[in-house]
Amino acid sequence: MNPVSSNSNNNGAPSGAGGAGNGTGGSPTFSPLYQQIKALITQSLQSGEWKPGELIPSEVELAARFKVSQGTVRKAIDELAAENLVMRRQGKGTFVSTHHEARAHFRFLRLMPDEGVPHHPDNKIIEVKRMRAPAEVARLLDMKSGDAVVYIKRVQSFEGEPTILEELWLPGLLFRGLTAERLVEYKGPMYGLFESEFGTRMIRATEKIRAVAADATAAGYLHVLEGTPLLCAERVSYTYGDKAVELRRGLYLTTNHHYQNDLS
Amino acid sequence: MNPVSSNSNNNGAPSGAGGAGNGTGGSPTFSPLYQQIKALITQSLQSGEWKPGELIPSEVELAARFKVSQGTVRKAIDELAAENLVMRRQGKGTFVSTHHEARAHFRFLRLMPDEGVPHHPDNKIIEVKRMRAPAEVARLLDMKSGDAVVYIKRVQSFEGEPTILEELWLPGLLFRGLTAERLVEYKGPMYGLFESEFGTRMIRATEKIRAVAADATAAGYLHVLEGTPLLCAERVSYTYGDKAVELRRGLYLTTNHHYQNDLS
DNA sequence: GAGTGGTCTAGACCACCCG
DNA sequence: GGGTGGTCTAGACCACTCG
Repeated sequence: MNPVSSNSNNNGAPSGAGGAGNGTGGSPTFSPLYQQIKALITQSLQSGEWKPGELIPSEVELAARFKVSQGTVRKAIDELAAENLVMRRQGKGTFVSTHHEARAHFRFLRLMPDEGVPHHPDNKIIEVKRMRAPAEVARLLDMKSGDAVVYIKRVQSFEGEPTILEELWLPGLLFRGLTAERLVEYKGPMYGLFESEFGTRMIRATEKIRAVAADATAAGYLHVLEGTPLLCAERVSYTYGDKAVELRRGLYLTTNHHYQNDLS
Repeated sequence: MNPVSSNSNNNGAPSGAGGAGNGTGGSPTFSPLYQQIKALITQSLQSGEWKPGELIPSEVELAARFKVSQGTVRKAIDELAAENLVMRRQGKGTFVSTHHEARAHFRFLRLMPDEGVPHHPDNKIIEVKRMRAPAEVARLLDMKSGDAVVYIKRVQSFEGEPTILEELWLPGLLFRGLTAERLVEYKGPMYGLFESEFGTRMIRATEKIRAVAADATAAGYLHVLEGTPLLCAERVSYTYGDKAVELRRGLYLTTNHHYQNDLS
């Protein structure tokens, strides 16, 4: 149970966290206790011991389980909360984050209306199919070229105006039962579906954004002239363990919307 | 000296931070001790008691000055470090952040080359003038329409290729001695100049990004055809106290570069 | 009132940096 | 060796939530 195999003297007088392979010349395999606790909690999240939306054990319980002080558990959970893996609620407990909360819906959707309050987009699925991963898709998803992927194409509209044309590629192994039907009938954010139905939770993502001209196809879907400038956002999303599990290429019409970003 | 006027019993036995105007019906004027300490430290940063790049007093010193425990000062500084106002260096101390560090140069410049490592852009000042703030500029900078502003127009190039066409508006009162000459002769990031020469340090910013078509002027500066899609980033930057002190509109050529963003 | 997270303290030891 | 931030602990009290 003790998280530090080399520190068995962890009772009574504190032993601190030092002394793990820090001799002269050894590689720096040292990490603070709270980081080890954080890793253990993350494992429980990943393994599904505590599912999205559920309450995790209290800080005192976890402290007892891991045989460390509450303060150490606290610091571990602090970081997990900062990374949006869990949510703390005073008086109630700590909950596993989920994409099924109003709060989370706009965390990955940065396209905001120039005026007025953000609305949820309407979804129209254009195409869903299974295919072999092209070289570049495979590279970005850390797969082998030719591996099975699910391909999705859809258009999202705000207030009836088609605004986003999106293509997605997902690893075929992780999304076996994914069909157009399930996508169509599902209400709510797609990441919520992925989380509930396929056990894959998106944690973070990186985006590369460019300006491009609408080709004939895009122009058709978005009801604009060919050549209209569009934002092109290429996103790679990651789940636990920094594993890439989604590639997405979105074309955004920014006539009445903008991509909102905060630099801090 | 005691940060909490209503808690004078703060010695010997801890008094906690409760009890400040939390009666039934009173407005919630309560804030934790460490937040008050954080505010006090921020004031010292803003007032210039400790200047960018300088070492601030040690945690024990600050704890003594504010008559709180080191742990409380620590938590205050933790947040300041998370907000990039301050940088901790183990064994050395805590330093006021500055835009004159390699590390900070790309915090606000998110345009990255598609391949290869980021380079520092070459600067070419096109125009510097003083003018009266147009209505929209005034609104975004929280000034009155017609107030004095400094206007700057410049082009930035990577590897000789003009890539960014930028316009800036700065409050005239804060940037009195700002001339084209000083901008031209200054080497390094513009925010470094603003910080050193004008005592205005940019802390955070918000950006709204769109895709637009290059007009004749932009096309000329960026050596592209009129109508070429460009990224348009409208930035408002803030200094201490969430005061808006810069409006910037950049047009980015994204042929060989992209705007990099991390969603987390 | 019991349980949860949130704050505050005091003291110990560690890793790092410098003279 | 002495100073700095970084970690860990133990114990107290507070604010919040719910039955």
